[in-house]
Amino acid sequence: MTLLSNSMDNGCFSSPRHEAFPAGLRVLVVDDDPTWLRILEKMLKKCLYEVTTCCLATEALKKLRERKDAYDIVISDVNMPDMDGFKLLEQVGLEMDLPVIMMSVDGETSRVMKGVQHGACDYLLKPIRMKELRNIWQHVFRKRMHEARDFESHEGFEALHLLMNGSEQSDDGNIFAVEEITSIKKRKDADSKHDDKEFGDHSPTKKARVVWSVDLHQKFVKAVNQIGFDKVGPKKILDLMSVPWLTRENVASHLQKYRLYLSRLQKENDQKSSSSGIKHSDSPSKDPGSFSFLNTASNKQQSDVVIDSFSPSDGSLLQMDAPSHEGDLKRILSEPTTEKRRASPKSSQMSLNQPFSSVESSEASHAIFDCTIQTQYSWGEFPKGPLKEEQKTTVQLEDSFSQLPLHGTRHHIQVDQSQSIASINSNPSITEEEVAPSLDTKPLYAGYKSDYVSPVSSMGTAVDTFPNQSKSLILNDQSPEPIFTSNLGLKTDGFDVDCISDLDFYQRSLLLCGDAASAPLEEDLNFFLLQTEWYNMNFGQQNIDISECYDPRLVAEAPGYFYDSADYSSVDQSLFIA
DNA sequence: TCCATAATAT
DNA sequence: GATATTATGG
Repeated sequence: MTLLSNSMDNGCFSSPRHEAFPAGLRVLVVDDDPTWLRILEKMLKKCLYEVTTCCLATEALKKLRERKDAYDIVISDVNMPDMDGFKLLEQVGLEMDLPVIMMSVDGETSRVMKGVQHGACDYLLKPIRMKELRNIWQHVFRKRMHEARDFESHEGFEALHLLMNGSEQSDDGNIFAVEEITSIKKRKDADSKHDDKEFGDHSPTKKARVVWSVDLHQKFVKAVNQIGFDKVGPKKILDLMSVPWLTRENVASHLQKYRLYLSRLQKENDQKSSSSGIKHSDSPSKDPGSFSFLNTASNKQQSDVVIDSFSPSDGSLLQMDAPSHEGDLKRILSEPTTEKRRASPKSSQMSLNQPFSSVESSEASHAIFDCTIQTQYSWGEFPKGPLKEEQKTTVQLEDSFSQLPLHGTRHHIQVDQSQSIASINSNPSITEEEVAPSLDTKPLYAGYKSDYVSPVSSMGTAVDTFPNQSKSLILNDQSPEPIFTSNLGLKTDGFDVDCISDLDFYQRSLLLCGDAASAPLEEDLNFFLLQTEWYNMNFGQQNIDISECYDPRLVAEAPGYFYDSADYSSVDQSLFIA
């Protein structure tokens, strides 16, 4: 839509024609199945969007290249003969930076994740609901909005704000985009009640809360490290992170939490260290100055390793690693979540601890334990229980990453895995032994991730550090799009393949029955029925349960986290030191 | 209800 | 930017 593209591009929304807003959205639909193309086209047109269809990915790419500004958003099927949907996704992201929505009949989480990981702003399962299509403009909107923000176009925001408030998204509503806007603008204006009324109900969305996924946090930490803990500030971090949709406030909030966490850690550490005498000479946690994030020579090696294994993409960052200070590490280890309450075995996880005989210190176990229990990830915990020795610390860690097969390391892996699994299933019965087998999965992720991570090492680590934060882990990714706690982005609902198939069949049948093209009514009816059914079928499950996501297989296929987390841990350590 | 986290206010 | 407060979601 012109309005959208023009005004937004300019970062200024002079015309308050909210009514027109979503209409005219230029959508490029790619699907090798002509039937689906037709269905989608019709549906999209119903939304008043401007639709262009392609049955080949290559063709789509060609069109996009010809006129980069001709489309606002791309919806692509995952399975296509000429080119993998994910490839297309990547290309588009690379070349034209348009929001891309992936779709397929396959609702397997791993796939969805892959899509998201490759930058898809959404992943729709076929059959697709009107509602879902109707709301796709959100992605465009959000993107533009962020761009506008980048320009620091306040007017743009204002306009956006107005736009949103003015246009009562009659339909389904709202979206996080809106929310996001309001939030940016200060919710105070918008007014919470407002939110509820206007967007509230039908919108699958709740609040647009940013979920600090491991990936995101990793970026955050990297930024912090680059800047220097002492000189760090929300703005700087934000800049370095280069995550378009993130706001300074988001970062500030996170930073606050982070600092709190660190201070807490420190406090506890001090206590412990004093008693246990663990502290290392270097531990002087306090001196920010000395604490450069760059690795010291000694650390370098290690860090390199780490880097290699984990973040090939940006090894540039200093991998913060450093905290070779055993003392620190130790603390980190123990600290992670150590809050009294947490310490108490809330869940069955306890059993997990036991098995970890390897864990040297009780603290360590705690940490582990905590991690598991907590939904959140810990900032820098180091689940490597066994590594208690100072010397071992850094080196070992690194080693473990790079050389999975090491004994000491191995242990960790197992432990960690169990952790993750445990958290995933929250199955108390899981014991180390049981878990152990899961090691077999390594190969899986290793393969999967090959491009990202160098082999083996990552796996171990990954698992290791991949403590908690269940959902976030799963849902987040490197996708440029924000992930909110609300389920907006990812349509996690309904993964029931059978249902999907049926519906799919149904939808197709309907369509095929008459001349779909000339039977809008049918479609409507169709959608209607579908929607109803869909809801019944899927909505019983509500939002996907984490547990579903947490299938070990999933874990295996979720590379990012792994190494991310690994990196992470190291990063945090350094921070901690500071 | 409590807790952790993120948003928002100051 | 730091910190306090509030809100949200689990």
